[in-house]
Amino acid sequence: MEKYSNLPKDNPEEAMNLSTEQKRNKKLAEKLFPGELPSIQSLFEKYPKRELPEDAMVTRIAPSPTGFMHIGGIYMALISKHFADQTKGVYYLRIEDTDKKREVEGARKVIVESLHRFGLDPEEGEGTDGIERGKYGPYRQSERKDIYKSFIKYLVEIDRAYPCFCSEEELEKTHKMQEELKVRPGYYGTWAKCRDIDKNFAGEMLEQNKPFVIRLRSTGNNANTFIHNDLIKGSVELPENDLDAVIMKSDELPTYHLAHAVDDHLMGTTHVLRGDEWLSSIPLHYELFQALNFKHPEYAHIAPINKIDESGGKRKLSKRKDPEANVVFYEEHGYPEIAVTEYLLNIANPDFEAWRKNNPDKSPLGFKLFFNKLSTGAGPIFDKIKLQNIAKEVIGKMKSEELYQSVLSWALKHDSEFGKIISSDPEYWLRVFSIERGGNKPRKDISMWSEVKEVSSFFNKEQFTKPDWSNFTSVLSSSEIKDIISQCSEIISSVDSPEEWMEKIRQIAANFGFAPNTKTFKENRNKYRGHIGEIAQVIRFSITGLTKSPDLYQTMQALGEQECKKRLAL
RNA sequence: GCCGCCAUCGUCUAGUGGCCCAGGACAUUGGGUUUUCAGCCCAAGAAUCAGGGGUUCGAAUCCCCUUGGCGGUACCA
Repeated sequence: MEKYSNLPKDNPEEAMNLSTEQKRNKKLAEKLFPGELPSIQSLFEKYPKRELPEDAMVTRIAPSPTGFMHIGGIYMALISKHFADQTKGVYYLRIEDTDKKREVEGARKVIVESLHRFGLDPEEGEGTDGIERGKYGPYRQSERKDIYKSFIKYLVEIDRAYPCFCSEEELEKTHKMQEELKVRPGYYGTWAKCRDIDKNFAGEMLEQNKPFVIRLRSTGNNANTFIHNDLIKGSVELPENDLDAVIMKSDELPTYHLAHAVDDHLMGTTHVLRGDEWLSSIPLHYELFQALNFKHPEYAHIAPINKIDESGGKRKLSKRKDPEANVVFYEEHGYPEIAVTEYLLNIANPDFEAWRKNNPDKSPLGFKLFFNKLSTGAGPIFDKIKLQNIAKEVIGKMKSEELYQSVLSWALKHDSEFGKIISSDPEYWLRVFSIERGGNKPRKDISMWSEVKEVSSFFNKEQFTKPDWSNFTSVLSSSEIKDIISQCSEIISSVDSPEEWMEKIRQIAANFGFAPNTKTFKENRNKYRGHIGEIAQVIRFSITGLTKSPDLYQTMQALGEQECKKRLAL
């Protein structure tokens, strides 16, 4: 595939055949990169073509270690993993740490652990143990410096790249001038000052240790357009690149563009899934791949997740302003990862919901994603309500043991007091969590672990205090309420069956002129003061201090006769 | 400024020239349900398909213009 016939050979005889221009380029390249570098041929040998089925996709997630894992990164990783898995390909992790200014200590750990939490562990690249797997490494760009240099050197040798000595100030000046002249800004054509500087002069500059960057020598024409076929956006007409983009910074690290071309080629990426802010870099990337003699991968430009901002406008979920942009948010609130995953899948391919309905017990990993169903639009607005609905569904389906374990491990980390309480008597709390659970119509009132304490703390016998009856509204007078409670206390027993228990409550209701069920009440509204619900509510409030609780009978059973009577006597 | 992407109920969207005076889900409202809330079941409201021009017998769907939103235009990714 790659032909490097124009690659300067070590053979001195052939070197003799080099034109003076070629010799000058080679000399400059040597000056630019004096040390030993791996040869391009050796790199191709080191990173051979992957042996995979023909339509297998090799995808990757390539975050920058900035100390923050964006939910959009998880979204991208999720989609990338799905496509690789469903085609028996490879999904890997590459750390893009070429910007030393933005790099944050410990950030790799954040990335790796976030991915792990969402079940998105890469097949290749750094794992949670800090060890790299895979044959195409290193998977950290800062450790691939020499690889990039080899290719950059090659580009200089064939005169597709050149050193640029322009200072920041000079660049700014040109930019201003271009603005004034109302011409397209950028380093191109005649604006590219260093493009045609004398190679010998460049050599002298290097000898004087002048700082420099390496730029691509673009051969494109901005007036020409070409069609890029995007897996998501479809066919897009774009102008050819004519910018002499920086491919190596003055710190000798490559820019994203060069690293993308080199890494994704060498690592055998077949499909690049990335944010759609990259779409306008396509012309540059195409040119880079072409200059390097690489076949470019397929591209899928994915719209970001948005949010409505204060002024009512739409903006990308912001790292600084929006807590929900950070994956830590979901962990702290205790949204189950699986719920977040399902929500994300749902915005990726909206027919996920129908699939979930038809496959209620399958792992979301079994859902097949399609590029043409990914939104071509401007990107969805993050919908917390929808996430919560999905979470309620997910938690509703959990078995009590799973729920208990999940709540416990969350609480131990984020609410140690509550964690201590539920871990002190696992048997009891497991019973509490099994109320209205497991049947085909489970209770669905929890959307995150942080809500559990509020709805279940009354089960904590030690801390239960007399409910505040001023918060309780009823047609019943306070003396009647007292009577109901004492009657209840007299007749209930822990050996009651649900039917017996119900019958007793009905008896109390009858004593106070309440109908035994809603239907009877509705048929004879003037005969009754209300229906049994009113009585049940009094007992519920007395027992739980809440107007909302799981099934009262089961609750009382879990609490036990003694505890119930104690509370009724308060 | 220039270049590109996008525009359907509050939200996510279905829709690729007739099946659409626009369908589903979430949310909302109302009703039902041998105990409340929740859940579940049923029902309702909710989009002049951004606006304007074409093309066509026929357009949410194709074309053009306008407007609006988003992105890019870095030695950041």
